[in-house]
Amino acid sequence: MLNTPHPARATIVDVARAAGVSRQTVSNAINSPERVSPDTLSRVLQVVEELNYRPSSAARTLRHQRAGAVGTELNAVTGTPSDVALPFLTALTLAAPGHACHMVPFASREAFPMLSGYQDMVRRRLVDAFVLTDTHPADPRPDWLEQAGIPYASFGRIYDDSSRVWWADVDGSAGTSAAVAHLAETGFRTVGFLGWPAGSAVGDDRRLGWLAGVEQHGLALGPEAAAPQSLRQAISAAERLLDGLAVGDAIVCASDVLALGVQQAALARGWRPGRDIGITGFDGSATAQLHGISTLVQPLDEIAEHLLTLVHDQLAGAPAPTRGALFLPTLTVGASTVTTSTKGTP
Amino acid sequence: MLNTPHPARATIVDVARAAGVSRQTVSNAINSPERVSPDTLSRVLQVVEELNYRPSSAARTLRHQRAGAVGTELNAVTGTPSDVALPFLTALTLAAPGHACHMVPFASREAFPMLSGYQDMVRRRLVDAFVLTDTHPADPRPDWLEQAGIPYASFGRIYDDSSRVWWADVDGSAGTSAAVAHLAETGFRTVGFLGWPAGSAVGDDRRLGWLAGVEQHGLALGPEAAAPQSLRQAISAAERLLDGLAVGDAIVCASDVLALGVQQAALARGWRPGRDIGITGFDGSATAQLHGISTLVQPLDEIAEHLLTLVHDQLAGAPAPTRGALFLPTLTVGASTVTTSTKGTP
DNA sequence: ATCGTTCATTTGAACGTTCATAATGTGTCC
DNA sequence: GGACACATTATGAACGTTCAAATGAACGAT
Repeated sequence: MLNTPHPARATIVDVARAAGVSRQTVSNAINSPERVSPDTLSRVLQVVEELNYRPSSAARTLRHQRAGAVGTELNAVTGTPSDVALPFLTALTLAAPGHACHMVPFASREAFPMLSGYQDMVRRRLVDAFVLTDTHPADPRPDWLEQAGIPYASFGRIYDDSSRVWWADVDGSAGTSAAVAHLAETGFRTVGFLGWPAGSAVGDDRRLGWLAGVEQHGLALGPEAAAPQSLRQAISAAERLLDGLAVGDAIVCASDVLALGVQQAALARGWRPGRDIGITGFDGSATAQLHGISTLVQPLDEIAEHLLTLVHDQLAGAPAPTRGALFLPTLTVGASTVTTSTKGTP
Repeated sequence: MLNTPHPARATIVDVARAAGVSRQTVSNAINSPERVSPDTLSRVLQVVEELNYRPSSAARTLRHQRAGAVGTELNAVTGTPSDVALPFLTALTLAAPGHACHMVPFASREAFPMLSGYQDMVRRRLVDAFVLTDTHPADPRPDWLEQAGIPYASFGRIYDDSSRVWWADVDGSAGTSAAVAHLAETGFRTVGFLGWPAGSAVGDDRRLGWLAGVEQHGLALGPEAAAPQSLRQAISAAERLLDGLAVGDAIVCASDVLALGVQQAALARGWRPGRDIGITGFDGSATAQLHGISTLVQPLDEIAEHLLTLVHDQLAGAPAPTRGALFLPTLTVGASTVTTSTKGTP
């Protein structure tokens, strides 16, 4: 970027001169209007509008020693980015102005996550804090950030240490449990599960919700299977699963891609999703929407809002919360669980 | 965001003191090393490393009257965001540091695009320029930005006025033409087309490439159909199209979602994609990747790089190019065009 | 020895804002 | 009428950086 100046825009002294007051009065009119008398206030604000004045964020930053910006890393390494990455970034971007800040994305082709990227942003004082995504066990970032005294909030729980509380996450088991409830209402009596290979905290959580839901609603426990987050492997796992099920049964899935696999496998054997087999996914991704799969939509707006509140609290020196925050996903019904005929209620 | 200060970090005077030189010498050591004698240079740089010093971007911005940031609007209105929006933003974010800047996303739930958002960023001097996406005929943004003297570059051509040249786009006809070439090589002899309803500049362009490709390679012109960017409608359009085709023929599509529709319709009648019917999509989206559809991948890195160069040139006062820039997509072969048997070459 | 030249380095000022504090005006109470 | 509280507005300084201009040192040429 070049170093030649902009076309001049109004500064606070221009406004002050035009309104016949001092710098500080203009500043007060904008930042603490109660301090300035009603008539000067209106006069100043009118000039502000006329000259289209807004305080320079750079000058503010320099004065306050606050960037008014939150960094967030984009995953530029994995070929297939997460389905919710963009909606989540959008939610953050929308929530940011309400917290008097803006988002600054950064990324690296080398690795994800990339500690040096965080370091760089901090040293140049481009951001005050970070929002983390894709945190995993043994993630170095929370450690490093706390060591450096840099506020952060994570979308997704932080595993290593339960004393880490600056996070918000989706309540996975409540989600799958709600999916089972919906299937029960819709008339499905046997519910299986397609999850990820055991050991992933998120996946195990979602599986528990399925178990609990089936028990709670007095349904029959269908078979379960696992596959990684790949359509091909989801399809073959689904085929095995369908062998153990009959028309009129349902499958709860730990992700939308897995659910898509079930849908494709069902279609391949002539079962109509929603009618012959109930399918629910998880994440509310564009994929689910595209294929008409009922899915658990993550409340990304609420989560983004909460995460920015968390970093704000840290910047304000507020005490840490006692635990991370869980948010309930909401079921969006698609064709994959629609009732088009009465199912086997005795 | 709050107004209490950061944990103190080293400033240029700290470095100067520690190195026993003046502010300006440190500044020179960083910005124009050739101006400072070799031994002081190394001494200063060593202290810079020890203290982990980096110039404050806010102070730089204030001094240079340059934000060193480029704004870009995220579409928060349409339910289904574009498949390439995130990869494109990632490409921009990766390219930005090479242009000594960073990206600042913004969005609004009200409308897309939202002029007041651009206005606000400019008034607060948060960004120097914008990268536009989803430009459409009668888009108010290019007009407004040029009027205001604000540099911009658009991903996607600007329609109204051929004197508008600050854009880069994908060469759609070259892309579909390359897809036809690939189908010809793979052994398909008849190639149909599934596009969008006539009238969209992008769609019409891609259709022309299909026509040209078929002619150039001496293939038989298959039937064509059109559907909007919706899976359901793509499937029904594809069904009609398949009625007019036989096993061993192929369909070039104007988008990945359309191609997905063809794939689903083909599967529904027992035709194996790639073997019984060739299918190509367009955009290189995650959808295509997920479903193994051959697609024309947009060179997003190149385009992002070029767009940032365009805004840089404008900031530098460089003369406008004579026309917008077109970039060639590259075909990624998936299962939907794979050769698993010899096809009807006589 | 003096003067100009060149190179390395330093000093003063400015970018636009807000904090801390000072100055001014207005009214109230005794 | 003077003192005091209070509300309103104004002034100086500082945030960290870089530009423009000034200083000082070294060196040849006269």
